[in-house]
Amino acid sequence: MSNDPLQDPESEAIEQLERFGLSTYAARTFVALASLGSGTARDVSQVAEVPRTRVYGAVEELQDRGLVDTLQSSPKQFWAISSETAGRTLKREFEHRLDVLRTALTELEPTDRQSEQRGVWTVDGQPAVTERLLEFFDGAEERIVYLTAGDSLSAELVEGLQGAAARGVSLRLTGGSTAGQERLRSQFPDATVTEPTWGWSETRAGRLMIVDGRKVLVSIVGEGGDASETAIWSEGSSNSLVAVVKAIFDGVPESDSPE
Amino acid sequence: MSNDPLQDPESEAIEQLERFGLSTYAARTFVALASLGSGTARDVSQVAEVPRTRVYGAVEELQDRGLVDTLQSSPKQFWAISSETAGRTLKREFEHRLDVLRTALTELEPTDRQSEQRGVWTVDGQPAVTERLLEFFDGAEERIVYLTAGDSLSAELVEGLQGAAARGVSLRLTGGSTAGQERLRSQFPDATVTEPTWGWSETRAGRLMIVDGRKVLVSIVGEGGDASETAIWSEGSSNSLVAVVKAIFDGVPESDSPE
DNA sequence: GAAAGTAGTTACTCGTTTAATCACAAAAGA
DNA sequence: TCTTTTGTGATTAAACGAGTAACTACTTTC
Repeated sequence: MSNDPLQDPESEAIEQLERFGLSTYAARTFVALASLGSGTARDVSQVAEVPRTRVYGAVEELQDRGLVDTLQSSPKQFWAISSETAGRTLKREFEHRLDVLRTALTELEPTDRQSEQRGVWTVDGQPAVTERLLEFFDGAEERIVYLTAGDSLSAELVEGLQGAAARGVSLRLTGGSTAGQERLRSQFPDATVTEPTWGWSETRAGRLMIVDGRKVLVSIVGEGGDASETAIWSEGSSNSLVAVVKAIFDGVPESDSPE
Repeated sequence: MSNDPLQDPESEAIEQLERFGLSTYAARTFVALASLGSGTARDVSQVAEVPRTRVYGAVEELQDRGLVDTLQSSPKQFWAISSETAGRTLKREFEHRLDVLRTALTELEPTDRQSEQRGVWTVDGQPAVTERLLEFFDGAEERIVYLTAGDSLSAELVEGLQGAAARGVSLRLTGGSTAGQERLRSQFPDATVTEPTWGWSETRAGRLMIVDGRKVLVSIVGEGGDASETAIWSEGSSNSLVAVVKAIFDGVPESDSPE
């Protein structure tokens, strides 16, 4: 419930603008101007629930960000740039900042990011899990095993797997339903596609990945309809999680499943 | 001085991360982990100047954003994702949010954004001015006049002008120096390139634009070396600014300049 | 097995920021 | 000229976040 699915455009826009670093007054003012086209401080204060005397400050903030132009007259008139232009402006600003950040981070990143991590790590959130999977796919050299109970592979995952296949990595995939398996077979002609082994398909849709017999990731999705997903992953052949998962899912020959 | 040119990567990264919405503790923690690779709460608190007891909260924040993984053990171990992955993660998040915002704004944008604005508007900041110019270039139908004292046209402006030229819009450009004019002539073979008329080249580098004899924009850059730029623009043939600027700069035949 | 230290959680204080109100000077309209 | 509206600045109140401290549980060591 923290993430309202569909609220009215106004509140939605205001919330997003605030997360982009605008004050609430500035956000509300911009939204008001966007729907008004243009208006005076008075107009804004009426439709936006911003104290009139604070509209000026809010507009200044917006002007600094390049989101509003001002007509010098009395009363002053304010004009919001179009939504497409606003999008472009914000994007440009963001990309610049991201660039700076990336540079700085790369600079201070340690030279030896030794990849042999010990222990079992936790990742939260569906995007983060996917991100980690992609990273592992990219690092794969020989073999990827990837099982999902769900049918769908997101576009990014397909891309990652195809990239690995192109490098000569062998794939073993499992789709949930028969239809899902068919799709997989057509998308990855060289891959071994098997039907789900015991148990796995009955659990709530989660994922299981083994790369080169050294890296393992297992995820489960949270109860209820929310999109929460938690994964654990590990690295190194001597690791117990790796050993167990590998024994169960990777060691079995393609022909038959364990009893 | 508010915008430090080159500070050490650490502070730079921290500052940027904060602007992306992270708390200072979370930002510092991430930077510490990024340079450490991985570490315990204690490790972080020592190199990052974050109270040890607050590291856990900071990590949770980072974990929610998908920037850090946790090893469940005692002591807990934290691991920062690589800078490339972090960049991708943030970018994805941003683009999603931008999309939501754009949708919301478009939805509440008034149907009739009547373009005949009265009066003279002000825009602040070099990026905002450029943005406005591009918007006008995009809307041009017949003729663009664009004068700069400075030599350089940014890539986006070149693109915008070429797009207009491709639509059959006639261009009249003025470069500052002879070399600049040569460059313009090669970039825009169909355009009329003249040398700066009286006075304009002596002023501080500013810009002047006239589109279809109806829209006018004039900018001046601030004193000193800072990048501040302020522009005024106006629309509509009956407008006085438009009338004056048009008379001076647009009405003159290409052959000779007014005495 | 007891003591000392470390790890992790929670509650609370303090200060800064930001929202909101108010008081006032300047300008516009009647 | 008087009244209303506009713009600016100061002032107050609330909210948020940084920093500290207290406390429990778990590890380690003797």
